[in-house]
Amino acid sequence: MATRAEIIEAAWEQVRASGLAALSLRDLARSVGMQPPSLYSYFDSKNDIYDAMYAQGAQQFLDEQRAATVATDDPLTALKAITHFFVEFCAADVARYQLLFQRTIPGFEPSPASFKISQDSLAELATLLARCGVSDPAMVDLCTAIGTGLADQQLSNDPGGDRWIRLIDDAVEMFYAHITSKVDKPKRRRRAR
Amino acid sequence: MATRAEIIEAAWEQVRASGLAALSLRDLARSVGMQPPSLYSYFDSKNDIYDAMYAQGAQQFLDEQRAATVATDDPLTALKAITHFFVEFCAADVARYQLLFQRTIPGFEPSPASFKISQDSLAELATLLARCGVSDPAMVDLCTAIGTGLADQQLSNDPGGDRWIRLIDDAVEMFYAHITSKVDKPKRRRRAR
DNA sequence: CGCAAACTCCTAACTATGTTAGGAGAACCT
DNA sequence: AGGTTCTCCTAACATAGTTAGGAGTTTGCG
Repeated sequence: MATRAEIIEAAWEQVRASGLAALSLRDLARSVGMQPPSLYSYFDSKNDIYDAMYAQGAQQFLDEQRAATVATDDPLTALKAITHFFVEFCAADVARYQLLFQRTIPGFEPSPASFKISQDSLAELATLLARCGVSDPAMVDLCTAIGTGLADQQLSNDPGGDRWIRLIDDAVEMFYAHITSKVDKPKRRRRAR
Repeated sequence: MATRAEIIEAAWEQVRASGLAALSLRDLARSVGMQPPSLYSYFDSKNDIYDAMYAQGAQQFLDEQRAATVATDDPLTALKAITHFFVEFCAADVARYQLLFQRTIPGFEPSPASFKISQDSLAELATLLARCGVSDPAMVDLCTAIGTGLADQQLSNDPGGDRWIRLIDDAVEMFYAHITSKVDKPKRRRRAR
């Protein structure tokens, strides 16, 4: 009766309710009407379940990132759209955020296949940013830092609220003003001694 | 032979080596020359050990934050000092960062006494920021988001390196330009419909 | 069809975990 | 000196992930 997809869906529910690290194979098995060892017909180990969840989350990220891309010539509008997508994607599911973006499960790291999905997302993000005039790698890093910072604070200190989400537009305007001013007056930093 | 302090120190070593969530009472006991149940003479539970570590980490944060405060009239210099302290404090110890700033251990949350230390730190931080001209709560939130974003990216994607640490000055200048420009031309946002 | 391989699910059991029970011996305090 | 408390032990328990091994069903192919 239970398929891989059903098990993963049940795992998401459990993880959203009790926390990512609190996933229990016994509870998971019962919730799909199985005995615990029967899960091993579908997955090699608990970490293999995490890996399947990781792959699914990364794919959602990739799909939704593409869907969130707006067709506009205004870099600021595009940047805001990207940042909104990112922060709200993270805020929508703490457990998914922890799984994808934090390394919190002791023995777990994504398989190469799953990790590749994440890397593809990152590559597309870099392309999007470049199209907005953000091509300096340092500015890409700064931009991702702003995004993760907003997401992290939102999840840590106001889960379910919008205390940091409502700062997104302001933050992006700040960042955009910064990179455009840099183009005008470059080489402000002094040479190393 | 072993005291509370020795046990906590050994716990930090184990946690730094194997990850925060991988702390094992058996390994911990052996590393201080005890049998596992003997730890219960010093701590009520594993989470009680985490709590003691949390308190110690929060105290370190408070102390080092005070030490990092520079006596200067220049808000930008002061802001840079604060941000440098914060990001480098986080980057210095992943496990400590996870314990203090992320909620990753399933059943753990800090005791009121331990949490108070964190709140005191935050209150002092707010005072410091206010002295730099950052008094709007939204701008305080934006500032902390930038700090945690830099720290989070540094730890997640370049642990031990300086890929985001070296962006700190630039990020603070960006933020400072943002808040000063807001003072000059306020009320840029249009009224809600 | 017939038969073997593969799949799905089970019970029983192994190892490791945090934790409790209960007791022996040392240290401390009137 | 005598009782209390502290420190540490062994034995044991519940729960976790996992493995072994075997039923019953499904599937693939001659």
